[in-house]
Amino acid sequence: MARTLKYAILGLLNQQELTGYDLMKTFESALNEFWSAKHSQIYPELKKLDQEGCIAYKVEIAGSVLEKKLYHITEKGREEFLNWMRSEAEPEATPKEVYRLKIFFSGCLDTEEQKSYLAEQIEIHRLRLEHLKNNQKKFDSVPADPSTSEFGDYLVLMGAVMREETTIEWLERCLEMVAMRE
Amino acid sequence: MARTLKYAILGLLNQQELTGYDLMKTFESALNEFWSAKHSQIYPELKKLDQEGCIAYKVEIAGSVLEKKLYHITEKGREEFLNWMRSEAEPEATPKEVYRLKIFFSGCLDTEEQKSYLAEQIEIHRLRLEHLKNNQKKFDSVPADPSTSEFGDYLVLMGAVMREETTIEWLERCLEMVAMRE
DNA sequence: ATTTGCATGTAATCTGTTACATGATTCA
DNA sequence: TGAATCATGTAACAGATTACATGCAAAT
Repeated sequence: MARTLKYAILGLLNQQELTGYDLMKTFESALNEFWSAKHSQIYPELKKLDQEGCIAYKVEIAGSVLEKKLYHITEKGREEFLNWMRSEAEPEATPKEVYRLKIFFSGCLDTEEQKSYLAEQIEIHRLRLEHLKNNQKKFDSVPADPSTSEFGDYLVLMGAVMREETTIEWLERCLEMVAMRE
Repeated sequence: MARTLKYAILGLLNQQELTGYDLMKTFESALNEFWSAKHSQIYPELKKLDQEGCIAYKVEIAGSVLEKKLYHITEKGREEFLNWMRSEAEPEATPKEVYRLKIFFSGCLDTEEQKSYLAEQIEIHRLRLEHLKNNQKKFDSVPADPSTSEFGDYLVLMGAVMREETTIEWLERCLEMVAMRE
């Protein structure tokens, strides 16, 4: 079906009205672990969705002059979003990750270089994991109601933590295996 | 540094000489779990790498007429490839996965719909895992020498298996949590 | 003979990033 | 008053997919 950014924006506007800037911030924080978009992609998409009649906006004044566009979803937009949500689950191409590619080729480096690259990657993913676990702290309990947006937040954060933990475990095993035969 | 396809191709040609078609097949099989490219991207890139002096080719005749270009890496290409391999590990943007986005938004669906979407995803990832484990069978033992390409093969396949196992575990936990409160 | 796979390319389109560009508001 | 953040946009380029286009070779 594609047009994923469209549905990501519709999904967020389905929860509450937001400005382009708010959307950008959301992509930088909450969704960052599985989707992202820069403001240079968001603003044109908002324009397009407005033209398609999927969203609309009202202008608000911040301070005395600054105009901001507060977008909300329309009936048409909600319909298209739900239609997308209900479309069948499909296998996706496995995401591209440069560090796995480098590990794939790492045989051409000497053992010391292999080890130091793996160690650097472990450090990177440890930091990411720490950051994710910090985010998890804001949930003092597991959200009870699956129909709230906090519930979705919680699920994907849990998924991201599990993913990082496994990545680290994998990298550590790689390191062990390389070190074993030096 | 970017230009990842360039280095992916150089890395493969560093192991052995290949045609564009061979590269395409490799991207469909071995590398598929962490990198991919269509032939329409590969052929122009080969042309470019040839012009840059990173690779060169000789024409071979298959059958009586069919010409194929057998590419090999040049000294310049090898140098640039190793330079890339040795460049510092950097944090990457987390890869985009549509199914995580849908799960993030799943609160707007009713419990039955949430459950069936999760069940479909579990099935997809179970199939993928099975396929990966089948691939693993070709290694009757763990490759001993970290300087061979089989060793890299083995490592990334192990990583892909671990990733799928964790994904399934996550999806199952999501399903449980949704089912618990219905 | 027909189908599948081998083999190579281009064109159009879509998606995404980096850079360019501007200006107001808020907080220290 | 200066820096950080809020706020919105466009242009140029890079990366990737889908569709268009062709033809040989091998196996059934």
